This record gives sequence, C-alpha cells and structure tokens, in this order.
Amino acid sequence: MTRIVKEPDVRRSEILDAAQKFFYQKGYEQTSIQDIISDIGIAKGTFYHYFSSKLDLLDAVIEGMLEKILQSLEPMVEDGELLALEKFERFFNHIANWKTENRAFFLGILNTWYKDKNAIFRQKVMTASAEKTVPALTRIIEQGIAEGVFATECPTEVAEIVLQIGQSLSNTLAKIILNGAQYDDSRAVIKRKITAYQYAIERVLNAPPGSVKIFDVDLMYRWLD
Amino acid sequence: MTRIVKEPDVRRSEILDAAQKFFYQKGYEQTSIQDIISDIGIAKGTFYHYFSSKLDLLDAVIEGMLEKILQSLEPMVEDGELLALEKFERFFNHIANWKTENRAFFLGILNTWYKDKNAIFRQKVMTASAEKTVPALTRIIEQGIAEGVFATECPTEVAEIVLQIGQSLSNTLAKIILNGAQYDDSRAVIKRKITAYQYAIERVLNAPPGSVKIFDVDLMYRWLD
DNA sequence: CCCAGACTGACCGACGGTCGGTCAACAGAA
DNA sequence: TTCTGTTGACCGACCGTCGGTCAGTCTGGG
Repeated sequence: MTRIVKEPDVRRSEILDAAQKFFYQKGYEQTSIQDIISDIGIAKGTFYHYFSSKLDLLDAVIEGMLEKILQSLEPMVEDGELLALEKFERFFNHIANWKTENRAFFLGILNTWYKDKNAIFRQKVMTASAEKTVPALTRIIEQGIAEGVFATECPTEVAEIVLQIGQSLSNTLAKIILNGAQYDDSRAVIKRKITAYQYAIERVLNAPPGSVKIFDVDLMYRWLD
Repeated sequence: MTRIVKEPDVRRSEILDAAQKFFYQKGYEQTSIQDIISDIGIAKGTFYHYFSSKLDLLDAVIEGMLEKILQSLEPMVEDGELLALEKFERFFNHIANWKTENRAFFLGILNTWYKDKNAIFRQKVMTASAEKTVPALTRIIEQGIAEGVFATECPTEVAEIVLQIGQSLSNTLAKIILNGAQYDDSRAVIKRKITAYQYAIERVLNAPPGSVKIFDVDLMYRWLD
C-alpha cells in the first residue's frame, strides 16, 4: 500500500480523534484497534509506534477530554469578583449546560456509556475527572469559608465528597432517563433525587439552607423524551 | 476423557466457587474460562451449559457473594431492641470486621482489585452491594428519624448517599494502604479522611455532632504494614 | 428401551500485541 | 554536489489467547 508520512503530532491527533469518536459510539471494549486504524488508514504497527497499548490510548483520550473542560473552567474559578456560591453554582452548571448543548450527542452516548462492558472507560473518566477537579473545587470551598457561607476543617475532603455526590446523582439521573419511557412518575423521581442530593451537598458544606442551587430540575425534565 | 456426571446444583456450585477463587486471585478479566474449567476438570461446553456467558457468570458470582453478607446482616437490622445509632454503627462495622478477620486474604486481593483491568468486577460489586443494601439502611434511618436522632424527608436517597460516601472512603483508604509504605504521614492522612468522611455522613443524616461513630481509626492503622 | 439433558472437545473468528523489515528525510563527510 | 550512514515513521504478516459454538456422545430415571 502507498506509504503516507505525516507530522507525528498530526498522526497522534488523528489516532486520538478517531479513538474518541469510536469510544463514544461503541464504547471502549467494543472498539477494536482495527476499527481505529481502518478508519484513518494506518497499519497496526503504526498505532503501536504511538501508543504502547490500548489502555495507554484510553488514558491519553481521557486526558485530552478533561484538559478541554478544565481549561474552560479555570478563568471562572480564578475570577476575583464572583462569590463562592456563584462559582459553586457555575461550576456544576458548566458541565450540565455542556451536556445539554450537545443533547443529541449525549443521548446517543448514554446507552453505550452504561453498558457493562464499558465499565473501564466510565470508571476511568469518573475518577480522573474527580481527581483533576478536586483542587479547583477546594479553592472555591476555601473562598466560601472565608466568606462565611461554608464551614469545614477539611475543604479537600469535602470537595471529594461533594463531587462524589454529584457524580452519583448524575448516574442516578442518567439511568432514570434511560428507562424513562417506562414510567410515568419519572418527573417526580427526578425532582426528589435532585432535591435530596442537592440538600445533602448543602449539609456537607454546612451551607445555609437553600443557598446551594446546583442542579436545574426543569433542565433535567427536558431530557425525558 | 472419562465422563463424570454430577448433580446440576453441585456442578454449578463448583463452577461458581472456582470462579470466585480466580476472580479474587487474578481479577475478572485476567481469569479465562479455561482457567476455571481446567481447575475443576470440565469441558468448555459444560461451562456454557450452566452459564450463557462470562458476564453471566460474573453476575452469579457477585449475587452469591452479596447474599451471604446480607443474610448475616438481616437479623441485626430487624432487632427490636437496638437503637438506630447502634444499628448504624454495627452495619458498617460488620463489613470492616469481616475484612479485618480475613486480613491476609484481603491484602492479597487489594492489588488485584484496583487494577485497571478489573474495573468491571469492582464496579459491579460496588453498585450491586449498594442496591442490595439501600433498603436495609433506609429502614435503619427511618428508625433513627422516629427516635429523633436523624432528620430527613428522603430516607432512601440519604441511604444512597451515605453508602456512596462510605464506599468512597473505602476506596480512598484502600489506595492509601496500597501506597502506604511510601509515605510517613499515612496515619495522619487516614485519620483526616476518616474524620472528614464520617462527619459528612453525620451532616447528611442531620445527626447530633459526634453521634455517628462508624469507622475505627485504630483498626485502619493496623492495615499499614 | 428411550430420551432429556449433562457432558465433551474440536473448532471458529476476533482481538491485542509483536516483529522484521521498508523507505524517505536528513546530516555530514568527501 | 554527491555519496553514505542514521533515524524514526510506517507497514502488514503473523502469533497466542480468548470467548463462544456446535455436532455429537453418554447415561440415569421413567
């Protein structure tokens, strides 16, 4: 076959982009390296010239995904004008909005995402995003303590727990949406879950009752179709 | 080869037991069906006579694991004498003690358990144990509300969150133990994590400060060797 | 005697990963 | 300028392993 040489950075990005596409489409396990190299037209050996293993590729893909989100989050966290509660709200809304903007895309992903076989991908993304996000959230919490709206002696640990609760809520809601068509009371369930989880976050932060408004119930309703 | 016929239940248990053994030893992904059938001396076809797939086997193994624990937990939950706070404490200590009793066994598992490749197993056990445990914990929380020590309008959701925080703490501690030898301040970190996570659970339950004593710091120290 | 169903193991396709080798670009010596 | 050695991007046949299939064999209870 004709031999095509490209800049290593370009090649690497090609592989990464194709991989990300397939991981979203079919999940990590279900995507074969053959899928990726056929798609962009390179040989098996070329792939292994850039990545030492399939797991290595997965790590690189996830790193790339998170880098984008973190960069878009950073200026808001560093903003000197915003109050901690506002930052806290935007922090979570940022992700929710991003998901909503790519609604069709995410609905397509949802099924793949929660397949048993996709556990590695799901789990890696969750722990990686938690790890990468904790420092920023910790700073927001510390600011909140200084402003007197939060109260904790362990901001980092509270950040970990808050993120955990948030992820847990996301998972719960996602599963409701997946089975949503089956039940009439989906709306009620969603509302109760959001209220309860949000309240729990408030409690963990020792924030004044009703001060934490992180999740938009109406926004979530719109996913039920 | 000589043909050996056994009672279906016996055969099934044989497979289940061997599978569990290997899953603990090598993890789910790293265990091949060949490993299992070689160990107990049956043919490939026999395996697929009892289980439709490797994933089906995994589900069965996990179900078996959880059934044992839940059964040993049930009488305590139903006990009419115990206070909710006592039940709550025992609920979590039961698991911690079980792990401590099988210390050597668990230390051996730890490495396997947190391997990337073992994500499916880990994740399935965690979600399954959460799902199976929520009802019992919900009842304890409801009892606590009746006794005036807890306060929530959504006991089930709080149960979910509490378990989530507990699992999160377990994971954090396990990772500290795994890398424990590297750091001097492991003890301090463990203490801070336990304190913070336990306090968070207290807050979520709206329990009186210091009333929830779920995790034993000294017990955890002993894992550092 | 017969047959449901427990049991067998050769076989299959797909997959992750390896390896010997090709070839263009380039640097520096002649 | 021309020759030559080195580098590293690229190629694809090949390998071992794995989950899963299937046509067929054996056997105990009715």
